[in-house]
Amino acid sequence: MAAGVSATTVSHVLNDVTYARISPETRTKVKAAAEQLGYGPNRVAQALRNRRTGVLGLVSEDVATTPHAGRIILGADDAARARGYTLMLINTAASAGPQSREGDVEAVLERQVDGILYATMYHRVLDAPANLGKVPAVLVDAVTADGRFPSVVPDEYGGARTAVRALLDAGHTRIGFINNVQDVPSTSERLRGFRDTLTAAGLDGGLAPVEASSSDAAGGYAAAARILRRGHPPSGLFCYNDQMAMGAYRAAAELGLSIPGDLSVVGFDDQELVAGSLFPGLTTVALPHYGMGAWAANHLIDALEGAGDGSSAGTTVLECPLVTRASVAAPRNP
Amino acid sequence: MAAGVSATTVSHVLNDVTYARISPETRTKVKAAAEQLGYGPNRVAQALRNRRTGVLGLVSEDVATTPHAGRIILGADDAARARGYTLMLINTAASAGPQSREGDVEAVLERQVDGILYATMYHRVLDAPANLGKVPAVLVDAVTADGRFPSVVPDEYGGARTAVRALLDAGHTRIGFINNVQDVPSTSERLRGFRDTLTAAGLDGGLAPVEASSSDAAGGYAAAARILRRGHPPSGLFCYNDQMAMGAYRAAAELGLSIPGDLSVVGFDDQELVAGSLFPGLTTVALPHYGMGAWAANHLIDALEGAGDGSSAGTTVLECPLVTRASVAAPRNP
DNA sequence: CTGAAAGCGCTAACAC
DNA sequence: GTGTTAGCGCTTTCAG
Repeated sequence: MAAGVSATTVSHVLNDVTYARISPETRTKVKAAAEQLGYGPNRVAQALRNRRTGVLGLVSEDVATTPHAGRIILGADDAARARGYTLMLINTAASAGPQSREGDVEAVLERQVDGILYATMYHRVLDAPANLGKVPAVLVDAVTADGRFPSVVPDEYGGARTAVRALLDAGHTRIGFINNVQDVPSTSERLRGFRDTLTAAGLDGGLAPVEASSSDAAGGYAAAARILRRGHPPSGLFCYNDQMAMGAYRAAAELGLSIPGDLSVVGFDDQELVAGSLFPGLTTVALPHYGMGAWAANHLIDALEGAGDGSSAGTTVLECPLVTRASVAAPRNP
Repeated sequence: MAAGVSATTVSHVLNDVTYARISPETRTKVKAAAEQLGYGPNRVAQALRNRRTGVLGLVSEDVATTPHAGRIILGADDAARARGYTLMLINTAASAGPQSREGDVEAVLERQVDGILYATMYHRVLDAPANLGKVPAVLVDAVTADGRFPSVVPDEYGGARTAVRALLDAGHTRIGFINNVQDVPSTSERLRGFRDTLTAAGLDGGLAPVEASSSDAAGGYAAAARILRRGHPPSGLFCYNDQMAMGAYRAAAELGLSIPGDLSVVGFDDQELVAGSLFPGLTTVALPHYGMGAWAANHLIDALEGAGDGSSAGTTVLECPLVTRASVAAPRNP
């Protein structure tokens, strides 16, 4: 064009089309001209022609309510960008009816996204919008009852095992668990991990003290107070999440128990702002939000580019690593 | 088409084109057919034709590192969606060079976004990427030194006044401030608000105790300990942020001071997970992240649709409201 | 080795 | 009232 060549040629060199035989001189000339003019391809026109936009819709339930959202988004964005894709974001409300969530999916569908990442902000079983299947989709931090979509979730069971093992390894034999009361996968899986790990260590997991309450600081305080007031209280405490651990810290303080001297505590979630700010720093199990976001984007792109092999469905489980801070020590009287 | 009419007619009825005169019967017939076929317009093709995509690029520095990100995104998404726009999200790293941040802006520019929201995750002065001016842009939680872009930031000064007034209104006359050490707008503005409010109340703002430290729990602990160990210590404490307030809680506990009985505390940021989990709940000043996101999206769309009146530049300041919990009470000995 | 022509799905102007 | 034509910027045959 400006550089004395045709649009075709420009397209050929800029896209490194294999079957095109272009002279090296023309090649460099075109590249130079593009550089000068600050030319960049119009991805919208490309999309119309190629019937692929290179955009992934990220439909996220309640983006704002948890700090986890950011890490999922970041993981998905990094992975998508590394492969030339961009994210289009739509927030949807878990509380809103299926109607409205379907409308939210429709909004990205209209924009011709190549695929959809549907993310929830805590691990749960999801009633997927009906139109979610119109393009390839993957679920992040959720599964559907029918297993219709590939999905990625944290290894709640393994995470609980890791937490309990940290306590066991420090020498604790009396270990309690303060659990959430909500009926979500993490509640039952973490409990199961807790009991199994104790049992595997030769302790009686079935009899270990467990108290459940709401999964916030107040609930953690109440549950911890109950557990610590029992006769022969535990010297190690595994908490459903960091918020509850925060409540447990307060209960321990009120009972004159120092952490980790008199009581070792392990949390779950690794909410930086909480776990890192408590004193002493809370040893906790991290949720793999970044990893789930990245896995989901990569998996979706694989499906998109892999000629739709369909090998996709099923649930992938990502490890929850231990983040060691300062709330675990050997028990005073083992 | 399928309903026995032409594409033009379909376009006309589906877009409610004013100058088109279509018979009511045709209208309903078309709408019915569209419904049946599950027809939705292809926004990509529309975009190519109209040279407007209806997409706003949200370039966000460090999406993941703070929970504030979610609220900005949510505010922007709500506002954008209410006006028929969608967000395209790109994460960019404040730490990365200008090179890379320019590349991130380029990525959304290629996608032909109609405008850009450039958001930072804490209030700061920004060195904007050179290509940000290629489409209308607005800054969220940031300003540039040259004031080239319209921007929206929190009213740090007013927020500090609100915090101090809460303490004053409860009857405190000895009020201290623990501040951040970083050189960012919030550090100086909150200090200014603190001193001015005391002075306006007839106290000597210039002499009121101030200690600065890193803006985390450890820093808050250290600064609060210094301030509370002085002779004639304050009965009310304003903290730069909720993290520092968390540290102050610990310092108070160690000195045997109860909150709010012996010491009233006000924070800043309203990090739900921290302020709501502390005991007693922390009274704090909320940052208007949702509002900034929404304002920015609306302002950008106004500029886009308002035939580019250019009345835009300048900085808009949003109020920081007080969130009352339980950490403020009347002083014991006024 | 390079260019001309056709068409992705849509809409604005202009016929009919 | 409704249909025809042209063209948004690109890529892909297919001729030169």
